[in-house]
Parts: sequence; C-alpha cells; structure tokens
Amino acid sequence: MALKHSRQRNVIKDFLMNRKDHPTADIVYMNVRQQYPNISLGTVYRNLTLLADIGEIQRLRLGDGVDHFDADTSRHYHFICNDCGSVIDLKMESIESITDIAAKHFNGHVAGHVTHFYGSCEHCMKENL
Amino acid sequence: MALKHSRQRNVIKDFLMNRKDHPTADIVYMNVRQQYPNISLGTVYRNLTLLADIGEIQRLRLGDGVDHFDADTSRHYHFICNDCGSVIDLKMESIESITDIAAKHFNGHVAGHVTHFYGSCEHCMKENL
DNA sequence: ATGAAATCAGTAATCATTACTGATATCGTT
DNA sequence: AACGATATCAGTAATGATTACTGATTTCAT
Repeated sequence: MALKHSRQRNVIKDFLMNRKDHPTADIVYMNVRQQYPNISLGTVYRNLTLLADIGEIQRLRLGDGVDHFDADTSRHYHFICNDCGSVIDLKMESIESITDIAAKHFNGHVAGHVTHFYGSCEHCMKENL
Repeated sequence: MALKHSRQRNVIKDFLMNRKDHPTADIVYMNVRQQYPNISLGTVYRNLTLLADIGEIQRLRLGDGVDHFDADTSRHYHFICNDCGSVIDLKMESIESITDIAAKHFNGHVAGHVTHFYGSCEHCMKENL
C-alpha cells in the first residue's frame, strides 16, 4: 500500500503548517474548501488521520470533545483557555521527569504522559475585568 | 431548583464508590440495571453529569473518546494501559509544581493542569512476552 | 393531603468521526 | 504514450457517545 501523491493531502498539510493555532478537522475543512471547493469532509478526516499516523502532524486530544491538529510534531505543551477555548503553544522547560516520578511506584511500564494546562488566556483576562 | 433526593442517583453513586476502576457511563448503566432494572441510560448520564457538577464525583477525559467517572474526588493521577485500556490509580508525589513552570513564561492565568500517564500495565506486560 | 418542581423512562436528536461505494487520479511498467 | 493496478477521492450513509425532549412519576415543603 505505497503512499501516492495527493493534491488534497498537500493542501491540508500546507494549511496546517501556516497556522499557529491548532484547528479542528471542521475548521481545516472550512478553510481548505476556499482553495479547493469540492473537497469533502471525509477526505479531510482521512488525511488528517493518515498524516498523524505517519508522524507528519500531531493529533491533540484536549478533552473538549473535538480533536485538534498541529503541524509542529516536536514535543511541546499546550494551554487551553477555559473562556474562549483557544489553544496556545507553551514555551517551557522540559517536564519529562514526571514520567519517571510516575514510574517509581508502578508495576508496569510507563511509556509517557499527556499533559496540558488550562486557565484564562491574556486576551480573556483583559476582557473579564 | 433545590436538589431532591433520588433513589437512582444514590444507586449510581453507591456503585461508583465501590469500584476501584473508573467505569464509563455505559458500564455504570449495565451494572446498575441489575439492581434497578428499569433505569434508563439517559438517567445515568444526567446523574453522572449532575454529580460531577456538584463535585461528588470526578469526570475523567482520558483521550479514548469515552468519559470515565471516579468517586475519588481527591487530586490524583491515572495510568491508562495502551493494550487493554484499563485505568489505574497512581500513587505518587505531587507534581503540582508543573503548573508554576508553565505559568512562568505565559501571559495569562494558568489555573491548573491535566495529566495522565500511559504505557503497559503489569498484566499486559506479562501477557505480551 | 396537596401542589409546585425535580426527576424519571423512553425516545428522538445532535455531533464528531468513520465506513462504504462507485468514480477518479497516480505512477510504475510496458 | 497508453495500460493497469491500486491509492485516493467525493458524496453519502452509518456509528457511537452524549444530550435534549416529553409526558408521567416522585419528592418534599407547606
């Protein structure tokens, strides 16, 4: 099942690479449609899943019931605003050591961790005065 | 809208308090049905949501697409087995300080974090030899 | 005992995502 | 350059978890 080139897949990946936020499949669909009007939602979902499977993008499950996607595949953390729902990259030092902390008293193999932070973003803090 | 006593809500909470794992709404439904045969799935969902809202139980979003529920409302962490999907409580020292680490370089308010760990549980490790 | 309001059982609706289908695009081989 | 195997597509139907609706029942302060 060798991978074949696909114009749709390229458009989707290009779109994702030019976003600093972390769009959902539906947002990708609505935007990509403007350059590629008859693309279908199923194609967007299929390609996002494929790209995530081969490691070219990252699928983020942030607990809001919708998957988000990120073209930055490096290990980094996210902040989710409780007020506006926006997802923001966090620049911070490594906290990989928490995996070791968890492993210390666990009789199985701890392969990694999922972490994200939440609160109010700068914009919403000003808004809520 | 004062809260009224409800036999169904009590049965659901009692069931949850006697489980060490972290059942989904559907599992709660299937089990509670045996003591209370004509309870409806909607009632289970409504009460789990209500109990979580008033802080008597905890809703866990672990990224597997299904909500899990936990009668232990104290701050603690969970391990999810990639192989069998089971959810296990972790006994470990506090890692609350990662919230401060995240806050250090962020221009908003970091209220807290969501963290869980994954890998292979003891049982599945033995299984996979 | 009574009545307002919370809760219920049962069912329909919603929402994100996946699966299916017959048509189209890609690409190594001739 | 045409051929053919198959990856991919658009469009649509199906799935699965959860929520919303509705008319009946239960709770509880008066």
